[in-house]
Amino acid sequence: MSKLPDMLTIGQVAERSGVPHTALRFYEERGLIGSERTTGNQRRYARSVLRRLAFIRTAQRVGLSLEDVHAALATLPDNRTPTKSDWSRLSASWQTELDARIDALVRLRDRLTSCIGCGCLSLRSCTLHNFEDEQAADGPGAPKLKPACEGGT
Amino acid sequence: MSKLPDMLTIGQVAERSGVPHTALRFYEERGLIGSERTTGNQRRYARSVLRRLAFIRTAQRVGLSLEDVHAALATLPDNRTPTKSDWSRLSASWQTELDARIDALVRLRDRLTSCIGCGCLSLRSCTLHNFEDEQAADGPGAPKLKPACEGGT
DNA sequence: CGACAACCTCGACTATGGTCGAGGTCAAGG
DNA sequence: CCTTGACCTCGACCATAGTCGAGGTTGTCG
Repeated sequence: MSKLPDMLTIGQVAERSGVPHTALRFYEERGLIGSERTTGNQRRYARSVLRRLAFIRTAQRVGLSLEDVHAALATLPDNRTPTKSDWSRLSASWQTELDARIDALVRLRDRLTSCIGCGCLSLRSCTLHNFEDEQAADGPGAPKLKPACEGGT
Repeated sequence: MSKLPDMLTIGQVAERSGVPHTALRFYEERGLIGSERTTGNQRRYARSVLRRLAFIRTAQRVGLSLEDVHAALATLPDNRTPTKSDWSRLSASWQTELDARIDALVRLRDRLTSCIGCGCLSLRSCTLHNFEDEQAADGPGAPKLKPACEGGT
């Protein structure tokens, strides 16, 4: 029973988490995860990194950027291993985010439904295009579906 | 001669659509919109480009990539100006996309809710991370698909 | 006609989220 | 000891979705 798998190599973490080793180094560079080093300069990860990775990947699914995730992780205690309740707190904060995104999409869908009815896909008349929200600020793709279409029809 | 605003300059299109002129050229490069040229090589847009832009921007809101949009636009008739029903057909296809996204988010939220209860945010046991999709990278080693966290730790 | 705004192309650059390869090092088995 | 695979760093590169600036041309107004 020689070695407890107390610390994991990057390969082990990659395999167990499903996160490519390249991404692990990338996340470390971004300060999302940490590692210790052997005398030979190889990374060794605490098992808790798996949970952290779970958080990261799941947060990405929800649509958060790595920066957002970084900010969230920064609220974890440095001095001790995060507890379940620490994680629960963070996860709970996704709820809000998720709810908001769901809500925005639902509203978008509903507007779309009404617009299809009238075939009015027009820049000037269709409410879909006239959210007076930040047109310039809405970035590439989906990442931040802002509280988009709150201007009621 | 009162020129009818039959054809629009890039600046006019940018102003009326809210799409920056840089993006207009970018979209043209990607084949999303087209333009004619004056003898002096300046772009002139048909008014219908505004509707096309409406489609593009709205599709992006829905979360589609420009490539997706390109594919959708490719189904429009080349030989005639798209009718309302052409647009309606395309817009209707967003519904599916939107529904799918909403559904995915709702499921994610529901899983999250149950997982918060047990605090099990774990790579191996939590359904959140075993979400049906992007696991082509599934390692042969660790069986990642487990029932759910409700039964686990 | 002359000025000046608007337009043109093309390449470089931004940001995000990574991947890939070269060249070199570490660790464990035979 | 020696081989081999896993690991190291660093810089280049990919895709997406654009933006920005330089340097040159066009078009419209007075």
